[in-house]
Amino acid sequence: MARTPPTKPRKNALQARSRATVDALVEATARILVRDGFEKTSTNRIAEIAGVSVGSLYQYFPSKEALVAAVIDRHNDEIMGLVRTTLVEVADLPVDKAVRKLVTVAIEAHRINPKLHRVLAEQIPRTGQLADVEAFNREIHTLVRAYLESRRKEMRKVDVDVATFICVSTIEAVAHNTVLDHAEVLSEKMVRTLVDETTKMVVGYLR
Amino acid sequence: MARTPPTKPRKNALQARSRATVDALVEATARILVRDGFEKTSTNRIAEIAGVSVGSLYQYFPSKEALVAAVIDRHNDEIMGLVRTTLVEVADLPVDKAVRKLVTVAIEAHRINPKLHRVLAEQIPRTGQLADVEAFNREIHTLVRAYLESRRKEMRKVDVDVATFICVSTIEAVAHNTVLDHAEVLSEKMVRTLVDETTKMVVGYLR
DNA sequence: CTATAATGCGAGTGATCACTCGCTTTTTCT
DNA sequence: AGAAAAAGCGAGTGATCACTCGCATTATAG
Repeated sequence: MARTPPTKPRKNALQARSRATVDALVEATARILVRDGFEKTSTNRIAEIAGVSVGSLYQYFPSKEALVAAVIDRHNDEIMGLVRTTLVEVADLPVDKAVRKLVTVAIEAHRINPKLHRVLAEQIPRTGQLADVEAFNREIHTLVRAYLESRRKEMRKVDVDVATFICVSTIEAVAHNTVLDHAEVLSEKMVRTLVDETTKMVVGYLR
Repeated sequence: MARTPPTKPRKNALQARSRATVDALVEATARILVRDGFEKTSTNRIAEIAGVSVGSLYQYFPSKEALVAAVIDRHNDEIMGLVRTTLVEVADLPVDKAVRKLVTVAIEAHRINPKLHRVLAEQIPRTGQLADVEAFNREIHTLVRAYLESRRKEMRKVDVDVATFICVSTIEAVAHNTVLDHAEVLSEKMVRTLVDETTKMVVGYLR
């Protein structure tokens, strides 16, 4: 039945002490993922770095996957925080201003923790439970779609779903490749150029 | 020293018999990757499916990674075949026709073996040697860049490198998401719409 | 202060799996 | 034909690692 490892906490951390343990474990997992990569990340090592025993680890996380999932969730939450905020700010702006802000925030989001982002994107086999990424994507699509819908009159006649798909894919890809390919040598000037160009393309497309 | 597993064949297959063995191993690897995913792909299993002993496997492939790398290479070669051909065909076409063909071929390329493509993209930890993907990307960029360079007069004033980066990222992302998100339920009509729209966006951007 | 619950411990276990090695069979060479 | 090289075999090995279990320590309740 349960083909993929469970992801939910076995037990809820109630006391302050145990909450600290849980935090330390998630933090340690993120650190090891960045430092050593997914392959070299073992539960014993995580516990060690967190300054906690393996036994305690398994009090709160039923599997290694659960730990990684927690790291992913934490990272996604940070990103979604940014994105949601921006989409609210953007609601009353015309398409050109809005798109520019969205492109900017996409790049910012990827720059929150580029190393972690890279490991999560490249080294973690997305299998079973770990595909919370879908929910994440769906939310972004929904939010962007709602904005585009509300700004229909400024735009040429387009299928909103198709436009959402293309815009989100494009902006995400440019941001992703910008931050990951060009690694850390990313001048502010370069970023501005890419934001300008991408904005130009997307806005040109929408109207 | 050698931190990542070697990828080169330990021995070259000379006789017809051994060439068949090598082929069977690569083919079996691909099949198991698709059927069971990366995690459940073990060398013993690969040998079994290939109808070959583990010992023989290690005659030709020094590591499990080498086998997976061979599968990736084979798949990339198929894609690059398509892409190179298309870029030759396209050399004498105006930007709008050219972009349309490129978008089309990008989607076709992803549809060669979508299931394998998905596994390679989502489940294989890209670590060390397996980053032949970079060479692959570089070639595509070079080819596209050359085309754009040659068609400069039809285009507005753009930095060719930036334009290449944005165009390739965009087209790749749309193709990737189209084939992988919308899985197998991909009507020809939908594909045409997406090709139309993406082409419109990119062409609009270039001139 | 005592009882009970919550948290923490870490040596040990069982399973998996990449890979080796000594040997046999098949092909090629002369 | 015989010798040598190439290909093939698969039981076994050693290492890794996720996870358990019985017990110790610390916190809360009564």
